[in-house]
Amino acid sequence: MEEDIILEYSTKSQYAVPYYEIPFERFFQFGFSVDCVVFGYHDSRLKVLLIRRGAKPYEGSWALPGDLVYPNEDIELAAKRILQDLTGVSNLYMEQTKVYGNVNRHPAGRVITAGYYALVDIEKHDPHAAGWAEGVYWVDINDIPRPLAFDHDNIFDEALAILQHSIRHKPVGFELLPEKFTLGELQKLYEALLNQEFDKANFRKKILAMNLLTELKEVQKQVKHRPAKLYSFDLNRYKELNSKGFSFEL
Amino acid sequence: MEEDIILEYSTKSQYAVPYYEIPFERFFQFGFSVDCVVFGYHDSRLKVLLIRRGAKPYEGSWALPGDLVYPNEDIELAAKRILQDLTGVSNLYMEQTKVYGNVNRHPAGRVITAGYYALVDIEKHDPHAAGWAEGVYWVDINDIPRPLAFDHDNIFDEALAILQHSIRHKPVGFELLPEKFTLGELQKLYEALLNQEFDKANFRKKILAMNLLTELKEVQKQVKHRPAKLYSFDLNRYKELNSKGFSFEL
DNA sequence: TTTTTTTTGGTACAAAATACAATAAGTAAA
DNA sequence: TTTACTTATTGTATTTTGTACCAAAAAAAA
Repeated sequence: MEEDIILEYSTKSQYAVPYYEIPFERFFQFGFSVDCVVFGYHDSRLKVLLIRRGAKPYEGSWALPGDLVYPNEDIELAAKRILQDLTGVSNLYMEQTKVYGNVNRHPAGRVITAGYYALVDIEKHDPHAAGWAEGVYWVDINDIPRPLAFDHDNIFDEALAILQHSIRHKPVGFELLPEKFTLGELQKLYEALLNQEFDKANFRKKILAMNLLTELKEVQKQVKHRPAKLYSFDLNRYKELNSKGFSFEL
Repeated sequence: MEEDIILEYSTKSQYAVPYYEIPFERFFQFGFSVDCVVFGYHDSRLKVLLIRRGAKPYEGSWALPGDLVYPNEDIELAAKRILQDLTGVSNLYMEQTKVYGNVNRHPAGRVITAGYYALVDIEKHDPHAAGWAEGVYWVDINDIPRPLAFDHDNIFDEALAILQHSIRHKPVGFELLPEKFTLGELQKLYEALLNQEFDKANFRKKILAMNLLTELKEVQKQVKHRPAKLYSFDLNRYKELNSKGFSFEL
């Protein structure tokens, strides 16, 4: 092992004490929660699940669904539990966004929260699944009733930005669509999420060139024009290509 | 506001209770810490700051520098405090990576930790600044003495992956270099971080085409060949371009 | 059969990425 | 002073990729 430069122990900081020398009760006073930004897509519109709070603090306010983590619960599992209660689906695509830990972000005490974003095919999950408070609603992301409770405006904004970044660099868009979809539907999804138009012919070429879609033997039904072919996303092919250095781009 | 689909309140989950109805002492038992992955670059090598723990748990083990967050301390500030104690520099480039919250990740209790990565110009900071435990060392990232304490192997690996991603999409590489640098030095930095070679002429063209570097009137000194021009990174120009839709790409 | 709409395949051009050759500017040794 | 050597810098030719746009094909409905 190489050890080029040694920083000597010479701190004057009041904090430079090993953990174990400080009495536990002084530090183990944090609450920890998880807040979920659940995105869904329907009818060319990106939506997010919001709840209406039925209890203090912020009674009556709109908020992101979230909950305190139990002392014996992994935070990843807490996020899954919340999503399951909310949507009835247990294996959603889900990813951490950021941690929010300002001292005064929660009026009831020191609560640090981890943001998660999740992607749902709105058609697929059970709409009668569950919820907190007075109800759970799909809200168009352009019509969010601000301000949301706590620092949820901030948590939402950053989650959306992260989603918009992810969608260009990882094949996560498919999580928002049904199993079988047309290239036109995929394009509309991208246009809705990125607020940007694409050339139809070129979008199709780019996507197909990646070789991640399986062309099905089926076509659209009940449309009053030439029906489009249906495709499905091949996750295994993606994993294989990805391990060989391929990277998904827009 | 649009409210397409309403999820009715019908949960059977034992957890679906508003925060304020649950006794505080049951939930406010978490400790929260910050662990820093401090990257430095020297002599074409990427290094990371590790400490050697002088106390239990994991006494004698190598670990990432980190500390518990104080109940009245913002986590962002806690990270800054640790970096300041460690390097003597107060305004390092710093960014959150992820949160780690497995139930058993810390033997002393339920401690959730936020990972941060920071970038340092090794030449610039004061090597006698501070430290915990038995000492602080710059370690080549290819020679990390595994396993590190706690889940620090994991935290480090993910921080490195995030750095490798950031360096391609954001102009953070300059944080690892001195104020004034040559294009050759910049290229070597990229090659070291990404484990990949670049064509010298094309790398230069790509970087210069972005228009983010200021060509200085100075050249390299004390080299035994034709000295290269020195450049500096123009942060303001980047901000300006960025606000106009420009995005940095490798 | 015709109209309408959307899919699908193709082409022509511009821009960017890449490979590689040539020249310039310095040091160091003969 | 010359020559060899090393690295910086410029230039050019080629390939690849991105973009704009056109038109045929397919299906449904009138």
